[in-house]
Amino acid sequence: MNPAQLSATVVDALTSLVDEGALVLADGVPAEVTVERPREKSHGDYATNVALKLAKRAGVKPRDLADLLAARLRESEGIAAVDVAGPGFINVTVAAGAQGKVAADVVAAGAAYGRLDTLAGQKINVEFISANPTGPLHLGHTRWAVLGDAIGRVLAAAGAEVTREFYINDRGVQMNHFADSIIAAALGEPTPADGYAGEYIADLATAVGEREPGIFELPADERRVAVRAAGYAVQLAEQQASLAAFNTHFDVWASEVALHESGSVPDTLQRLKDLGHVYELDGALWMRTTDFGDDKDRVLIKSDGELTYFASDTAYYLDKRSRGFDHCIYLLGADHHGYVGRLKAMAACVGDDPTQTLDVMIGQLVKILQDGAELRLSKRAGTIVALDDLVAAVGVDALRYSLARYPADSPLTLDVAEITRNSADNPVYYVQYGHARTSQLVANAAKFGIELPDELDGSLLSHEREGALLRALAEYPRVVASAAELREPHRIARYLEDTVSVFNKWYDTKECRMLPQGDEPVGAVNRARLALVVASRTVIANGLDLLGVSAPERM
RNA sequence: GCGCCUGUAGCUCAACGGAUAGAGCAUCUGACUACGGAUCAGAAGGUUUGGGGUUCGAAUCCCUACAGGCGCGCCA
Repeated sequence: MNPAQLSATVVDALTSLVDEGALVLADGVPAEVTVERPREKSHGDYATNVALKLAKRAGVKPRDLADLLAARLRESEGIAAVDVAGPGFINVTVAAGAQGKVAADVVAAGAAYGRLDTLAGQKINVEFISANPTGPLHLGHTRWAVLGDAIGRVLAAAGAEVTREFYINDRGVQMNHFADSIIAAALGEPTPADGYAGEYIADLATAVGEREPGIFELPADERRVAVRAAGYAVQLAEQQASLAAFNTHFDVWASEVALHESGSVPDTLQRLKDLGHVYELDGALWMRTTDFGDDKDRVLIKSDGELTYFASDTAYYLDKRSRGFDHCIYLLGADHHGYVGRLKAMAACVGDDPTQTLDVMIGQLVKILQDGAELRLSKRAGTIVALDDLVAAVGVDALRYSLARYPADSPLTLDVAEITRNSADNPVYYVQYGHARTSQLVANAAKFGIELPDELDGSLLSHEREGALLRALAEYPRVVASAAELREPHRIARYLEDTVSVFNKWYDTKECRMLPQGDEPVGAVNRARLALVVASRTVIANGLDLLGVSAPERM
């Protein structure tokens, strides 16, 4: 008996009550009801607030409805006890045999346990990071790398067809500033105004010179174009290597330049004209985003004839839509939240319903402390906390996990000294240790000749701590579903921490040893407990995978 | 000035509108003849920034005050 099954049982009970005329519900019987795992043991294995929710619609008191429903649930299979408590909560205690079945279900499903079809048929594009190729990826990108990647994994687990995409801002004047900065460094000249500083520029100059000898001796105009292309190639490759090393993978690297070369920008402008949402003023071309709630209209073509970044954005959005994405998710930092309004208005201007097709997630910025002072990022000034440096100091798993366990809209402060020096205290190791421990238990079971049971007798897992562990394991698919629906992968991390804690408590219980003690022969209990261990290991491994964190066999 | 986000234990943060607000770190006390102690058991720590409101029930929703972060270009 898992929460989903209990929900279905409650719905059946409600339906039968309505059919018999014992209950009248204004808007019919709901498709599912809320089932929780109560904190308090005395509240049973599962609790539902359905009577409180439906009392008004049924026109009866919550307690009366709860009593009516409880009586019906007591007759259901797999339920040992039903109590009504407080204002009308229904607390359910599941029969031990029905509960134990969960372990067999998880073992049978294996890596597929927690893979759902709640988002089946949805084609979703997740765009994140989308940094300029003018410098290394840094702290400011790290959070989106982790969250974007994890959101992609979670959505895919929920059944969606996911494409992870990185938009390369490789067009515009900043690319020229970039080239000029590299040239200046190569020639030993000071950084130009509006240029990029920092040691990495000198390194780039060296790399570009080695890649294309003589490039800095070209005539000035030729040289700028050549250095721009070479610096871009080197820098982009470095970003891609950094992300690959950070276990963050993209399906599509979309170039802004390529978007323009494909001619989709003029097509986009024409479409906007056809739909009547552009106009000319003061020699510029504007999109009337105020028609759809934006603060002000936005320029597409400046009076000097140059296209704006926003024009590219619009073309890019249409490009995604033309590739068949029903849903476009954008992860943006809080410093770009001013973009939300115009993106939504833009989608409306091209004829979409932004509430259906566009989902802009705004993440708060990570603040990083070192020696009690905040490190300030500035690419122009050359003060950068590089992603590679963070990974080197903290490790891929610890860095990913410590960013993945917080929701995006929570402002976050990380202390460098804390996450490096005290890394053994990081919750990631607690969870990973849970996986290592279960893995070693499985190995030990093999040495003792304990095999998984063909038919698991759930009633053998009747200890209170076994019940708690089974309930935790049974909850996993619902955690995945909510993480996908809310785009909140941190729910997976928190769930894993809780589940490993429940596992450790079980493991620590003398009466629940998996291996036979002393001269005991291997029996059905040992096999049943092995199933529980394998199920636990499966859930931990599956959950860590959704976060892009490794699940080690030993540590 | 306007807009978005945030305010929860000493610190970093959780908590589909649910029951006595939870973890980790730090502090204190226990359990090592251990299926791997990177663990477990326990203590202490809170007027969920203040004030109103909505309802069976509010950290959560609404209003308001205060505090912090970020943003308000024919920049990219």
